[in-house]
Amino acid sequence: MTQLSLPVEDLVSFHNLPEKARDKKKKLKSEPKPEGKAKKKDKGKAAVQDGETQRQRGKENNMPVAEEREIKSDKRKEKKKKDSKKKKEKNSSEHYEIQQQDPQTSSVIVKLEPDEDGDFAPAKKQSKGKKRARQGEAGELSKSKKVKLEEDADGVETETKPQKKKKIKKEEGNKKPKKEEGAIKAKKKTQEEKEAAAALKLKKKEEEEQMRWRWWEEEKYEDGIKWKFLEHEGPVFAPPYEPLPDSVKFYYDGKPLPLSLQAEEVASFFAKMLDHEYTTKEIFRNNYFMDWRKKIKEENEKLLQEYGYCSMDHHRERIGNFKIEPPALFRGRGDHPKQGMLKKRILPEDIIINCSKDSKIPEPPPGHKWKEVRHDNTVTWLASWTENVQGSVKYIMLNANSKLKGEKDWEKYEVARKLKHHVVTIRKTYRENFKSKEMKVRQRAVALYFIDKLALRAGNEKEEGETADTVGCCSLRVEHIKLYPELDGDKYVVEFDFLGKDSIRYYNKVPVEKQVFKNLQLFMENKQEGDDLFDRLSTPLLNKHLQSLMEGLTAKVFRTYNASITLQQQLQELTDPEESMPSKILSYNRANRAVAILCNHQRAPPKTFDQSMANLKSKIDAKKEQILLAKKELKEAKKEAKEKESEKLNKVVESKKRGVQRAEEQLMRMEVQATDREENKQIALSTSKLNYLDPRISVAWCKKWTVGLEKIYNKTYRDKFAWAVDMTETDFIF
DNA sequence: TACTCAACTTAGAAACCACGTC
DNA sequence: GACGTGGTTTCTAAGTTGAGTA
Repeated sequence: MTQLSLPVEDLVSFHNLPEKARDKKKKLKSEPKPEGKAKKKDKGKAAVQDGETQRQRGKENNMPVAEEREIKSDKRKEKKKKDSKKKKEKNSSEHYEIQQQDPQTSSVIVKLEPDEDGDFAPAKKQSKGKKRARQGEAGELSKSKKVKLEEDADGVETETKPQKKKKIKKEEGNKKPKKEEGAIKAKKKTQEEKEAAAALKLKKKEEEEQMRWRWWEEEKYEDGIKWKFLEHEGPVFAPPYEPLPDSVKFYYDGKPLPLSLQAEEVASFFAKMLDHEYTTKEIFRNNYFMDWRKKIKEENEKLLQEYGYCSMDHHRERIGNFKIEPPALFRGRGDHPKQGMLKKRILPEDIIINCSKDSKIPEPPPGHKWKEVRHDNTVTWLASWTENVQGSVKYIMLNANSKLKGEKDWEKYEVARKLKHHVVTIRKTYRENFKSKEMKVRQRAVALYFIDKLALRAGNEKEEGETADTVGCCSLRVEHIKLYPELDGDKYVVEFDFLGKDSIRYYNKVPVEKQVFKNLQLFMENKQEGDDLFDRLSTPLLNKHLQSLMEGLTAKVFRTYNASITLQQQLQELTDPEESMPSKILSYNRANRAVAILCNHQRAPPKTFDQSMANLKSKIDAKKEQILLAKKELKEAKKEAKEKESEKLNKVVESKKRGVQRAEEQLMRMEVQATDREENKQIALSTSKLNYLDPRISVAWCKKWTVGLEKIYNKTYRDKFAWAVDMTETDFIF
């Protein structure tokens, strides 16, 4: 039930591909893949390929496997004919399976019919095979017609040998003598019946004649009047959808997929039309899928309503990730040594459920059981499992707007605010420690200096060969820094160049204090490129020290503190009370950007960046031209109004003035947008906004300058920071 | 002190979707 | 109505931290 959206979307995206791309995709699909290694999406594609190959084979042989099978199983066919009644009820005894197929030529929903044992085997040739079988049935109908046709159609219709045989047999049968007496009686009875029927027909005709509204003998109503009295019972509606029995399942990619009644009904519409030419047309198929996806959306909404919430202390709380990660290929970032490994399918037997003892324990899917049900109220997760690639535990937890997450978030910012009162002493202490006799202390001091000044991450040690080679402060190696006693006019410059979290490059040239520079030289003495810069330091050691300086202080608190304090300072510096609203928002974004740069939050430039920038610039040019023209027209209008002293012309002048003003405002907005976009090209603002900036700073700023909160926080952010929105006034200081 | 592991936060990419413009 | 664009949401990888253990 959780795999609904992905494959279907893939289907749609496949449909939307240009022809060449589709062909390419198909070609790729045709390459054999080891079973189970294909990602879920790929599996869907594999299914398509399967269908296609089989269809091709059918074309080549002029006889699909299914057809072959049907010819071989004449007995079954005959039985089927006899069971025409059962056939009518076939709607309730079929399975449907969606397969990706050539959108040009074949159907999408494929019928699965029971085999002799009543089991539902995937129909290998499915649409095509089935289609032919049906054509066969229809063919028999037309055969009988053909016989009749031949009798009065001048031999245009021809008969096959077996048909002729049948006909002859029938005629021979008619020639056989009957009992005369019986024949006369029957004849007499038929004659009487015929007369009675004729009389009835005549009576009915007379009645109809009498009832006929001889409107042509009446006067015409005046124009526009269609009638003077109208009464009826209203229309008849289509009967409500009768759901398929529970035993009948909808299959996607070979797996049963539960559908809502609505979605099931819509799927059945397509299934009913499989034999029709419509289903071979791309427009028809695309439109169908677009509308069907709407039903999928409803289905997702239903899933969300059912599984997306939990009850925590009798409050309905949204769950962040209620869907188990589907099997796929592991996408480790950067040069991850395990990228491409198979992430296995997670079953209920892998899942530990956590809930309270007195709650209703969730039911595992039929035929399965949970790995464990636990009642641990000291943790926040609702379910967990161990993934197979890295052996780490994964959790289902609450959404960011929940009490549990909000409370922790608030605490985090309070700890960071507390650091404000200690930071002067801490800085003084680590500066003193630059000269400590203990190497360990000196290293700790320099590392802390970097963490504080550059907002570097702590940098845990990592197991070699298990993850990508990335580092943080404590795990920096000699090869990651270069020392310049003087560079571009600055003294004591350190050049950092390393891969940080997510393999994002950190590159920075920073002038540092003389003592730091000297210490770095010392730390690097007699070391190789690959040696640890801080060989006497680890993150637990550093954090232990920080705990002694302030309760709750860890390395990452410095990042939060420096990010938030930077935002506050930048907002103070950049906000001009006189400037327009777009300019104020630009100032906010610039302050946010300063933090993102500090934290090295980068993003890949959007693929369409250059094009969209060029579009915006051409719009700006067009607007400038428009303003020039409007100004010229205004000047002329002014001149004319002055010469003729006309009130009407004065109004024209006013309207033109407003036009110029409006265009200038539009231009300003566009230019601000262009600047903002250019400056944001490779910077991700969202990470710091979501994780490092005390929301109370932003809320207070918005209130102070009457900027709508929605201008800087979208719904997700407003939801997450509801606590801050509610409690913050304009005078808040971080 | 070193190590491991559970629990949680932080992170960027991709998918999705709404909206404005033509 | 089609299309492009950019904001929003989802997904899940990759960090940090602290507790337990030897």
